[in-house]
Amino acid sequence: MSMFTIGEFSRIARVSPRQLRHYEALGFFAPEQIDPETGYRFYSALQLPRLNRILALKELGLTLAQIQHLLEEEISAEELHGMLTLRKAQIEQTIQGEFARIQTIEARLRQIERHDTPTDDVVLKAIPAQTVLSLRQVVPSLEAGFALMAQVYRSVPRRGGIGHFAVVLHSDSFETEHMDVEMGFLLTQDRAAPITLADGQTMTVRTVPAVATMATLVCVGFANHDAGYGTLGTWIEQHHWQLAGPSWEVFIEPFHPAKLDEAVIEIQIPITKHEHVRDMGHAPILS
Amino acid sequence: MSMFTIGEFSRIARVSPRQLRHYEALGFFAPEQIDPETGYRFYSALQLPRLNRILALKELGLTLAQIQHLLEEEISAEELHGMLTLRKAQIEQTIQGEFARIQTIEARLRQIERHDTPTDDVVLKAIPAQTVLSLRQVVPSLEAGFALMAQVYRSVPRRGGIGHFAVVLHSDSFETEHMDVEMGFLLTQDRAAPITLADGQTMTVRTVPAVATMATLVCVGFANHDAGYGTLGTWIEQHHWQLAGPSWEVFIEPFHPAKLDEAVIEIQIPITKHEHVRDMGHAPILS
DNA sequence: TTGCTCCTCACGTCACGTGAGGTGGC
DNA sequence: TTGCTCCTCACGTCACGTGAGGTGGC
Repeated sequence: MSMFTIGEFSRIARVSPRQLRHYEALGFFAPEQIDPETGYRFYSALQLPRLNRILALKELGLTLAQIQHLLEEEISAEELHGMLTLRKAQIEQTIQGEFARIQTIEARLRQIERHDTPTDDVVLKAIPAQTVLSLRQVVPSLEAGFALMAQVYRSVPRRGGIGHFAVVLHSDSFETEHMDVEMGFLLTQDRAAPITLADGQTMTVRTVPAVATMATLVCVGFANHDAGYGTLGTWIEQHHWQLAGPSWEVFIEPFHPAKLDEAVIEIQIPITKHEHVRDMGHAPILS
Repeated sequence: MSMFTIGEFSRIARVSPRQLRHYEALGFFAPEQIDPETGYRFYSALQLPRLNRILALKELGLTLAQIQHLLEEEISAEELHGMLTLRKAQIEQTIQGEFARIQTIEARLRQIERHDTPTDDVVLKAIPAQTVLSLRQVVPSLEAGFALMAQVYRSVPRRGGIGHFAVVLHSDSFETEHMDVEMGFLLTQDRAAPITLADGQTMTVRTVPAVATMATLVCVGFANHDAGYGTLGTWIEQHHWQLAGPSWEVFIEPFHPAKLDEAVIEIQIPITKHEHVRDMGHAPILS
């Protein structure tokens, strides 16, 4: 039985010498002999099947720790089945993510090609469930809406637990008459009581469910607010998402009715992917 | 203009405080103010658009170094287009790889479910171009093949540059009569001259082109050689690859005609994916 | 003597997560 | 006084790649 130096063996197995030393350091693939004088490692051809087994498992995307476990513990078929099923699910996740990324990139490429203004600052976020102290009403006009905002804003004492001022547009955002709006404050603590306004209307506390995906955009100045909706709408269309609920306007910079041009507003629009597998619309990936 | 501490700002932007400090350390996103006494960082709402731009670029899969470059150098549209096109190609590559991995995993899962013997040690390798000193002949029977192997083996002096003994099966591997075989030695240096055997036949030097994908398997003992082909054939079929050329047998453990049961042989079969996009055969990934 | 291969550290990768140990205002 | 938030190091992640500095046989 002839022996190979680490260089020869690495050329036969097509792995790097460093890799062989690494697996040895981790303790699951050592040379058959080590010269006590020089420290030279010697491997035999009979070690190839084990090394290949390791490489095959690595190809499945298992970590070296998992492989080590698997080699040492003589794992049961079910356990292996479980590990692989898990890995498969993980990979499917990543593939989904990569597809989404490709779509975003393609949308950006098309933008550049058409010399459109970039939509650099649209960001997807997951919003957890939150509680709000709010009032919901149908307002006849934009002016009436502003008046209500000012009234609500004045009526709530700035105490602990009161967070950002926010408006929810329950009717289509391009409606400007008879808008169904909700307005109030995000709560940072759960302990808040209803508040009755001067005209007798009552702001109540409710929990808003989490939203998995929101397309968000920050606008500086209330005047840029419409442009913000435009940008978000274009972005959503170009990336093949669909609207999935009422949009939010969160006033990051404390809302003040007299200083609307200093407002900093984050617009949040819930979106979702279509239900069916779509034509990805790009050159064949698997050719 | 109100300011936010790192905690408040991180909650608004939905990033971690550590992340904000990290971007500051890298030099492309600093707080608007730092308290010289306490070192406390203060951010303003007007910094959100820049941060969101960074997050959006990160979503495209750009590295922070690229993003920094992009933010500082006021990059041209073409350059950005180039970067994104490159990224897109990279992502398509990864997706292909992930699909292949899923197929491998699914094949293994089916094996486990059917309690088949595992094919743990089949490994895919890319083989670069190599030169061989070899003789090609149609042999009438297996016995004649062995005799030829022994003759060739004896006729070549073990000098520098002479590597492993190898056999190439040019006819279908399940033929046992009138096999078209090539045999000889892999060369580790290019300087080798033709050799004429005792019976007048000549071994010539030729260059074997590189093979992108070989399915390989190491067999111990010539007797296990047929089982090896079986395993490889099953593997290739289960993973939906196709044969793409003559298979090789490389004798890792120096070939000796009298000690065939001590032989260690790597079988290599060139394979390729089908030309068309296939039905991936698993549950819808994009749902 | 020059090359080649081998050896053992040990740092670098990438974008942060996660303590450790300490401070300042309600 | 206890909590909470902030601060600054500094190690860990994952699987090696890549020198640095030194040795031994043709």
